[in-house]
Amino acid sequence: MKDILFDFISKYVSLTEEEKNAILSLDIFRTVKKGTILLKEGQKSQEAYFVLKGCIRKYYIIDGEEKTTAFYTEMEALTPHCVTSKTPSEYNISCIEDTILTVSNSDMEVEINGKFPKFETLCRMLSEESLAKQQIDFDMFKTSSPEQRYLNLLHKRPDLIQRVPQHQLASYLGIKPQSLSRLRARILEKNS
Amino acid sequence: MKDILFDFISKYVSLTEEEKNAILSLDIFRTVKKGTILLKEGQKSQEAYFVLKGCIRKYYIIDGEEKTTAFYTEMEALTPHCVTSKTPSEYNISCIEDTILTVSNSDMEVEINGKFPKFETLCRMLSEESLAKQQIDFDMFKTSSPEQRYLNLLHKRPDLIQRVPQHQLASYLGIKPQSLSRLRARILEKNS
DNA sequence: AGCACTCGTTCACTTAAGTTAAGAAATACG
DNA sequence: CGTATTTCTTAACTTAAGTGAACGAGTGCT
Repeated sequence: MKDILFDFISKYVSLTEEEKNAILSLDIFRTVKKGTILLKEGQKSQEAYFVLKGCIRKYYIIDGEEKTTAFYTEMEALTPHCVTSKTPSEYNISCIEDTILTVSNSDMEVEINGKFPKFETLCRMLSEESLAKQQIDFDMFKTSSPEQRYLNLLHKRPDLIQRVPQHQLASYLGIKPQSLSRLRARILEKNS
Repeated sequence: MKDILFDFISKYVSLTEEEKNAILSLDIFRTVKKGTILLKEGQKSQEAYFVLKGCIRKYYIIDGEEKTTAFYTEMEALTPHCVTSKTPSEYNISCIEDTILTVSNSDMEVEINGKFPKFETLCRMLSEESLAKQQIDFDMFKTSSPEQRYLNLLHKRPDLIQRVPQHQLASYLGIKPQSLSRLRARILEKNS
């Protein structure tokens, strides 16, 4: 478990044994069951997550309907907006599978960033990297149709299509479940 | 000009005179005319931008058509994807208005981050902040219709609707210029 | 085993966006 | 100043997504 984390970190900065121990002493690993809700709308939270194994999902409830806007799988990090803004959360986070993740809170980060400047570099790099990734994703989304988005997802994250229920995928693609069904039928039609 | 920059930075970290001079010595301010192209598709670049006054726009050319995916106005920063990925740029950046901006390159950042850890903190904070903002924007985009997106933009960034040509706004909203025209007519209809 | 519930699909119908084309208005430029 | 070009709007038609409803398959629970 810790090896997965340290292997990942080693891609960005190299940690000494002392630094590794500092992280381990924080006791950040947690195992959660499928269906667990990590964060509820309206709640305040200081927790940031990093998925080691499994999948968590971010969703809003708008007019009584669940709108899923993101999935986080292996090696993906999520700092909910409410952590930085210190306001109640606008959305929910739940586990779609049994999941192993790290949970850190802002105090811990401030403390460890103070002690080891290397962590600040790590945070900056991770945050810059996800920002860049996020921007490309957003651009792709804006410039393509639902059908192209689906095909693109099929290409880029085929695992998601297997592990996630259709109606959650649909809102992730910005459409209704019925439209996703239809769209898939349309694609099959074409390729025959 | 430099005051605008330092006022902005002071919201995040407080700089000593020495640090301010270190920044000024880099000679990063630049004034560019409307229409200037800062970055072209296919080009490699190490330059990051921060808009002090004016407006720049990011756009792709897909099937011969311009697709505008972002606008950056006063106090907004843009590090093009190609800078971090070190690959040729997928998109173009041009100035919609006469613009004053700072231009920094990665070497300068590495150098100054090394000398003054405070800059690393600043970069981390700015990057975390835009990531958070970006995520909320993306969520809003996914969960709303073109009409809602337009109304939302009218509410959140009314200035953009004034300063930006309609056809650029249209692709920013993920639709065609004709649809934006129609959609606006529809809204006027309703409110009468 | 039986029941309720969720999930995915299909259908008929409505609504809105894409497409193609044309023309008016604004702007750029020699 | 007049012409070319770009920008915006409108219209008719096509295509695809939204809506509401129904159905069967699968799931969980008792």
